[in-house]
Amino acid sequence: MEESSELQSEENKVSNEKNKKRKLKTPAQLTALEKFYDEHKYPTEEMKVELAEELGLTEKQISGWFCHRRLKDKRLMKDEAVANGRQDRSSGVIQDRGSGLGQDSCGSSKHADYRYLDAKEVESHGFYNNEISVADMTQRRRNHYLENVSGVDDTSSESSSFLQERAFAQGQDPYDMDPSRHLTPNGALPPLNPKGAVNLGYKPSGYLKLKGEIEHAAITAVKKQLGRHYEEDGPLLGIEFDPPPPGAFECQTEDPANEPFCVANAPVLNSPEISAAKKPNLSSRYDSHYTKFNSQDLHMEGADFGSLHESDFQDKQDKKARQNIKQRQPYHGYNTHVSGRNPFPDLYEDSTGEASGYNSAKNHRMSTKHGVEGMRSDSASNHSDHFEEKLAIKPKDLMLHGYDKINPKRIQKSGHVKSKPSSSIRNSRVPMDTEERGLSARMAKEEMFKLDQKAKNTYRDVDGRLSNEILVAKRAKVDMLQQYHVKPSPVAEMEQRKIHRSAAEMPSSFSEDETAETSSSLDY
DNA sequence: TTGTGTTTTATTGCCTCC
DNA sequence: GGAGGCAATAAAACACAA
Repeated sequence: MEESSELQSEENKVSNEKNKKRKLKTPAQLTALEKFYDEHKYPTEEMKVELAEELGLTEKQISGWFCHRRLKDKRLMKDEAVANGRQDRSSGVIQDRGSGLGQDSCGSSKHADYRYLDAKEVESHGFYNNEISVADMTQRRRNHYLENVSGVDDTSSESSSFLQERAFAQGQDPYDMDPSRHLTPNGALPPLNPKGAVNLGYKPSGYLKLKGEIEHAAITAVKKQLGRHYEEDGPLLGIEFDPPPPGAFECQTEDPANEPFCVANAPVLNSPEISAAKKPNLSSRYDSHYTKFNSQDLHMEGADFGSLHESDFQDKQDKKARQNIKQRQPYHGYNTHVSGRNPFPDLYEDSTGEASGYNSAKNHRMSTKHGVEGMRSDSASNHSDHFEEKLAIKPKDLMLHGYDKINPKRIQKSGHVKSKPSSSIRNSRVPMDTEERGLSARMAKEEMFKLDQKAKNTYRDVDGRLSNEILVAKRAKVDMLQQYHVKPSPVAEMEQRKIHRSAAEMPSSFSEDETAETSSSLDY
């Protein structure tokens, strides 16, 4: 009705829109992009094409978006690093600046870039289990910084990403993460990241080759931070593990075959819940919009996606949503944290927690601009508590809860340690420290390629039920979408996925590793 | 409502790697 | 030389305060 006429008029506008110099990505697109970005900082061309098709964008746009996204991260990280460096450098926790490779000592921006980007790669791949988006990391970094500002010790309150972050925060300028000083070329040891195996869609080239190195750089930095507290073969940080949540290693999906979103969209699916949990920081302008959509406008989403290509309707929706955002802006608090840790509809759709799930751009700003007041160190526990409250409501999401309710202070114990990184890191560290120079970059690449192929073949199925189901599910999804003339939208998928996923995929944070572990074990 | 600052998008040029 | 990436830049879109 309204929609159809609107859509028609939009088609007219579409052509006009095309003439516009720039067109904002729709929330759906941004969501998908961010999600994808969480998984793949450097998507392959195929990924880009696929993503472009799904989002109704051009590959060029995708590439450009990723490029700018990386720049954005970089910029943010740089700012944070500078700020933190200023803050903490005086503390002298780590003074590893002797090489003179500081950002001002090297005219080559590329060097700094490598260090920098690699640091990010560390986030997404090196510490995969805690795969925390840069956006989220940025957020957390802010919080972290704010915590530092507030003078509260953030001891062990961060995940591994945080550890790295911490390295930066406590005086180690990310730009000083010079691999040559910390590590070995062998860092490229591929399968470090089982998920990386899945994510290996990208071919490490150029600075990506240094990824592994930087991973180790980060590890080294963390080690330095931890000092004697670091135990190579024991639980990280000498902290006891939390018992895994019930069914943590079980597929929560009763019928995996009917769980299209377990497999339908690997790139997105690849995103661990934690990475998914970064949503709040994604496209800050739309955060709340997403929430609203998720909770109320799902049907509109469908229409939205139907006209995903060059749709003004979306723009209208966006504007509406933005207006809604404005109207709802007054709400803020720990939402950044909460929704940041769980972007799923479980929260959004929680009638009691719409506000919780709601995370507006303004909130984001609040957390950044006024974070000192609003995001004190206790916010960590607060947000997790808050989170637990919500989580407790839904037993089905035990997995999610079991994982996400992790108190930031526990992240090391459960989230990080429990999962693969610990072993992976350790494993990786073995060659790093002992045979670190034994594996050539080429070998690493080959290994990565193998894993990539493997991952592509298996398409990240959790317990061995592989591509058939995946394909079937994907086909079914596509068919259904076609049936309704709705273009497959990553976000639409997300919506559904969220529904199924809270229980089924949360374990994927574990199972991802498991999966990858399985595949990697199969590989080797 | 308007001015200002910020963010996002698009473009271009350069660099590195294959 | 082509591909992919980053940096710089411009401009549109947006947020926010006065």
